[in-house]
Amino acid sequence: MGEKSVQKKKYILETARKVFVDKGYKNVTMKDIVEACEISRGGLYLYFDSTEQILLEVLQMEADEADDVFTKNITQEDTAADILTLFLKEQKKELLQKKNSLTVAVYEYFFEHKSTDKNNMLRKQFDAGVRVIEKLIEAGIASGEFYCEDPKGAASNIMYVLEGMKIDAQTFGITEKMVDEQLLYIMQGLIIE
Amino acid sequence: MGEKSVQKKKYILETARKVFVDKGYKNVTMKDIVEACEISRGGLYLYFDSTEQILLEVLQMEADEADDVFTKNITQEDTAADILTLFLKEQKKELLQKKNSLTVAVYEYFFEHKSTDKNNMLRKQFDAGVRVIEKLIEAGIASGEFYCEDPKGAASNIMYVLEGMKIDAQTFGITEKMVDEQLLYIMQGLIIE
Amino acid sequence: MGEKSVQKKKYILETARKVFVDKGYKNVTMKDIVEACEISRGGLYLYFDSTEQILLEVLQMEADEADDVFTKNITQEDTAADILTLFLKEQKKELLQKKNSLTVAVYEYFFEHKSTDKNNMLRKQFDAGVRVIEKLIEAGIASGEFYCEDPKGAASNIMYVLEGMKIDAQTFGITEKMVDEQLLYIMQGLIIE
Amino acid sequence: MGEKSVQKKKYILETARKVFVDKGYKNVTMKDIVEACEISRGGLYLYFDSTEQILLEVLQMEADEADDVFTKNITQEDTAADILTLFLKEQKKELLQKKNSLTVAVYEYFFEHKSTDKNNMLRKQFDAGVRVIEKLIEAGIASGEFYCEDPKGAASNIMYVLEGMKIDAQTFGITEKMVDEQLLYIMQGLIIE
DNA sequence: CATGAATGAGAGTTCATTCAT
DNA sequence: GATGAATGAACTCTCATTCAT
Repeated sequence: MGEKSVQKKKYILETARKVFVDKGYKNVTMKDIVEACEISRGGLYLYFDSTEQILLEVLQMEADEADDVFTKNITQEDTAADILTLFLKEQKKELLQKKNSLTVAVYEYFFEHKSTDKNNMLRKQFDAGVRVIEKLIEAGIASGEFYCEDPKGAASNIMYVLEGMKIDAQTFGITEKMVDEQLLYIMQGLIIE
Repeated sequence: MGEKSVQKKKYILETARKVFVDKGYKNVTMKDIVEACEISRGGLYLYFDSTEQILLEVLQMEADEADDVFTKNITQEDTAADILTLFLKEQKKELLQKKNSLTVAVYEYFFEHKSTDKNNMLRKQFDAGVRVIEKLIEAGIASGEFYCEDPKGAASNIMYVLEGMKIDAQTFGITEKMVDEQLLYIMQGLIIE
Repeated sequence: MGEKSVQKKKYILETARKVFVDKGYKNVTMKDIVEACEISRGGLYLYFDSTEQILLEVLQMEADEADDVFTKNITQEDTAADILTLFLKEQKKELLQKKNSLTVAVYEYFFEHKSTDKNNMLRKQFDAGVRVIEKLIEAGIASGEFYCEDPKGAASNIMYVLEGMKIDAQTFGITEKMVDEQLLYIMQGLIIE
Repeated sequence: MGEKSVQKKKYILETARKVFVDKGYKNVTMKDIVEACEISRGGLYLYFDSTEQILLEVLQMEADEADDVFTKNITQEDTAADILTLFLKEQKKELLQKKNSLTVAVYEYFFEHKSTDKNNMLRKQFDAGVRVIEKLIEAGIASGEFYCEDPKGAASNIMYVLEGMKIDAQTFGITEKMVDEQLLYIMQGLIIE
């Protein structure tokens, strides 16, 4: 596949991403993507065989870019509480953004492709999230910022809450106030007054 | 619509429920329900116009029956901690059951019919859950069983966690151990040792 | 068939008539008539087998009643010109009435059941109309009111014009002015100034 | 849409025309046209969305071709009476042809889409016909061929008669003799003996 | 590589007609 | 007689997928 093809594939993925953001996963047809990309029907099939494959590659692209952001954040030299706060703020931003989220598409896809496999993307993200938060809490305990008897339980709690708020945001909406209150509740459970 | 029709309608709803449990919402066609019910194509349309209507009536049926169960449980004369534990055990059972859950169908439906309206079923259930738990925590504080500075925050936390575990259960699976650990974490945050 | 059944049959025909007036022939289903009559599906089939049969009986009923009207008019003791004028006025009234006409239903039916048979209802009506007008013209000539070299041609002309105006009224509308002008044109061709 | 597609669209319209000639408008389904064209179900939808659209485009095609014929006839250098006779002969031919007429389809369509709008196709054709005939009559008067006190009335009369004969031809048949007699009646009303 | 016409499977929906009650 | 639930045929319309150019 030449350089030109790589560009076109990337173009399709970026355009398809918008379609998935708009319509979720199950509602998206190959026709939708063809039309959004303004390419020919046959043309799309040169690069992808199904909406499933397209979504998976969109998510892969997403993951690659997320790593970049992650790397940037990790270069910060803040305290554990600062980093955790920053992390939660980032999550809050994602939760509340209405117009750029693949959340629905991802859930719809994984409802159909549920797997308890270690490689399940959502599981990997969840586990990674727990590990990161756990480390932060442990660092916070070490530095005297936090008090916590069960760092892993607390980390899991935070991840479950975020997951819960994410789904609520997509099904009946969630206000900034609700998010703030819950994040405050979580931080107050950790911070030594 | 005579008595006979009422029976048949109920039969269709119960059969359709199984279909929604198996296939979620978006994957279910009128044809699927016709075949599951072993009735004629036209016959189904005598009772329902769309899979949407069928799902909504299934959920209504569900809600009516749930109210019954709820009423039964409320007659218990246990302490607040007992009742909360019972409630969480009930939730755990639901979370872990693999074969009888409308969860996926419900989420798929509400992804498409998201509304921040007070009447949104999921929102009502969430708010009701928070209220119940909050009352229990306050009762527990009053009786000296619990310690909690922010009962509403704690109640919301529990509901978000349950929601989070519910979606995780449907996308990458969740083990009994994980649920137990998290419920233990939650109870330990409340109970006065 | 008892007296009661006769009444019910008449009720169905009268109700069905309204349906045909509203929707023509091809658009009317047995269901439409059942609903308009507020009887059961099976009930309708006790009396009629098809919309075709119903329309035909409606037309028969119509014809019987029309004869009554015709008889009344024929008792007039006017001059030929008066009677012809009266006849044309009657036709004009029918042409312009928008809300009570079976015209469309009748044409739609006869498009599908065209027959050059002497018994074809439309043909009988046309021929009868020509004969009546021809007699009137001849009477007018005899009495010195009219001048006409070809009474049959003139009579046919009038009937074709009425037919033409009838169809135009149902397809692109026709104004009272247009009808009056044409009827005036016709009468002036006959009357001796 | 490429050249090839234009050809195919034309092919579909020509084939559909035959179907409308055979079955009228209301009896024609997309399936009928698909089968007549020997193309796939989906294939037809690439070009047309409904039988209505197809009929309208058939009529448009018809109108375009009719204009061509009209242009040819107008180059004649005959007298007014000759041209009028020619015109009526043309109408007669159309009236009597049994196997190639869209008349029924057109009426059926306009029964359902009656509009008194200036753009109503039938109205435009009627008005155009009246105007043409009126001009011919006036020309005939000027040249001393015709005598007529109300050229517009006479022109309308001719158009109504033609319309009337057209509908009669489709509902109970009309013989060549009947047409000839009526056309003769009309011409004799105009020509100076 | 790219196009877009073409196919055909399959879902939705309506209604004439029957039949047990 | 009368009811209305039930059936199944027929139609509409949409897409995934292929293939000649």
